[in-house]
Amino acid sequence: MSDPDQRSSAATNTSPALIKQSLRLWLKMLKTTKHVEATIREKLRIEFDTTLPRFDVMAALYRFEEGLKMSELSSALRVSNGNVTGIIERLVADGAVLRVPVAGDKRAMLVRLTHKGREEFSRMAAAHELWINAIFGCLTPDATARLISILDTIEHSQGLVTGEENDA
Amino acid sequence: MSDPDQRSSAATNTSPALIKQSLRLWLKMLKTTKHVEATIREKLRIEFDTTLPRFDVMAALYRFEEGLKMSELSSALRVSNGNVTGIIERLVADGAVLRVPVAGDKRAMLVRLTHKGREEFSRMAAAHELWINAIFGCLTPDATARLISILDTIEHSQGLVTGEENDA
DNA sequence: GTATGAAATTTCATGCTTGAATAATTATTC
DNA sequence: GAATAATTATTCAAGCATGAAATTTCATAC
Repeated sequence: MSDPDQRSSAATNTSPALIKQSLRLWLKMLKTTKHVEATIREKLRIEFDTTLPRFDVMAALYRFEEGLKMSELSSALRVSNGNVTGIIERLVADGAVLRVPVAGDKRAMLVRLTHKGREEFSRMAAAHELWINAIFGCLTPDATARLISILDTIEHSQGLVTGEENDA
Repeated sequence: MSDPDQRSSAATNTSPALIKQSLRLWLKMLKTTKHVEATIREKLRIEFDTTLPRFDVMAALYRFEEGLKMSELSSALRVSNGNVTGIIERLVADGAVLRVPVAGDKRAMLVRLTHKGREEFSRMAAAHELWINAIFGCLTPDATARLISILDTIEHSQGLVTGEENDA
């Protein structure tokens, strides 16, 4: 508990001016994030002929070398079940991902990167780091840390409680 | 030039630790933004049976009472031309939007909210403000202002130059 | 062992989003 | 004023994303 800038209670401001400021912040946040995201998408498309969803799936599978079940994957990425099915289908078709049945459970499927998939992602991740650094490197370590801290506060705001929260 | 926390040059950090920190910030930013966005989407769906893209389009049209051309709309929302066509089609079908030809230019179409559309959006906007405030109200005005400032720095970072930049 | 419910995945309908191609109109240049 | 270029909007194919329904398999209770 050492955040002098952030209220510990979930008190809701009601002053019109503060509400407008919150709205302004949200629009700014959305704009900036989408701007960065669009840049990354474009670079992935131009330089690697791939998409952000594919990149995200591969990143998760890269991390879990032993593979993930479809349901684990969708909950790790916080997307719907049916969504992952389609993305994996295309990755399998491209030889980047392998599906293996789970011993002892005929329902489940284990999904993992192929050797080709791992190598591809490795190259993409390296480039990705550079892109991100080119964008966020303009901030001082201090500003970066503070931003992370504020974002954390927002994320745990009472306005965002949904029931299930889990970090990988 | 009064941002002691933000570098004025576009120097790119190359230290591995700083790169990792930038990456961490980006992932956090993405996660928080998507979390908020998902909350808004769900509320729009449950309480107003509508979607965020529709809300965004209506917000733009609400602001420009006299109406907007399709191209103005898509550039205001920073989405593709073809995208807006589909959303407007559905809004017209629902009686929330009206299309009127532009005098003197047979190519262009002026799009504006109907009376029903204005009233609908008015109610949604009021609720939207409350939702946003419930989420971001946990920040002090100072933290909010600083966050906006840092986001601004990111947005104008050299890593994000795309060619055309324009604010409404 | 059979019924019942839970879990894992896929399928489906709908809508969003993009970039590219097309079509129609307007503006410019020779 | 005819050829050329630019603007405006739609159409199209592909992929992403959701929530709901359907399917298969597993676990539990009886």
